[in-house]
Amino acid sequence: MILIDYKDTRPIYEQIVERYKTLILKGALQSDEQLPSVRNLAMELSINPNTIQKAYAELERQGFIYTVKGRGNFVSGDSGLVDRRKNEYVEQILALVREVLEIGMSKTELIREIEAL
Amino acid sequence: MILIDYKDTRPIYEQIVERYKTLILKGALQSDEQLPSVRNLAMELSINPNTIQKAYAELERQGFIYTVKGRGNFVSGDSGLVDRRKNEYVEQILALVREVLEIGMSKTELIREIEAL
DNA sequence: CATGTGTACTATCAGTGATGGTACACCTAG
DNA sequence: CTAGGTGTACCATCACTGATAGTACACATG
Repeated sequence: MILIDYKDTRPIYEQIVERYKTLILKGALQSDEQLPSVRNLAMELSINPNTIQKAYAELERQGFIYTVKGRGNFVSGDSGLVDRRKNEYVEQILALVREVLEIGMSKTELIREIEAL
Repeated sequence: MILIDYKDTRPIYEQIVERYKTLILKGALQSDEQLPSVRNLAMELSINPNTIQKAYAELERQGFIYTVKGRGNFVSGDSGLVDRRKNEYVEQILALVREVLEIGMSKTELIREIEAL
């Protein structure tokens, strides 16, 4: 479910955050489904529990999961997540598109590339 | 010409690299035009010469400038730069597009957003 | 030669990601 | 109630990286 890429320059906790965000947004994890415990996931990935803790805290801060002390971490049921995330993506994409247009790429060529996906 | 954003999380040398890449690709700097000397730019930006040195070394490594020892750094005349850079942008954009499509955004809506730019 | 250029070092500092370890509070199953 | 699993909060330490400070040297130009 979760894999760490040590060649990735991003910190481990950030990779975990991104991975869970993706899993949740794609619907691979159901609402209120329980995540591995801090200690279990740390064992499984052979990393420190504090690193998992940091990742989970960030996921909670962003509304992707919620925490019940003494019980565990669970997938949030917030339905607005997907829409908010879509907007983030669109903003990122548009920013890149603006830059590539500025160095002379044509909008139609770019759209053709996207159509071809 | 060059501005440092201390709120930016990226390191200073990286901001300088990106800034010059953009200036060169947009044609704001002519081929063989001389860049500020390591010491001058460091003074102007109130940062350490070593940081500028690091940025210039990276720009040279990527082929955006060339160095003549004892004379200075100059804008490269490599005409393939723009095309290579375009491809980099397209790859980045397509990667993001794939992700946003996976969470349920429609391709036509996305294209509409790009058209609207 | 003097000056301005790039280059190469070394040492040091600060911030951050990650680890290791301890301790405590909470919940649930038995 | 107790034991064991859960999250949480610390603290100390280490490694890496970005940045600074300073020195020294080689090269090019006037």
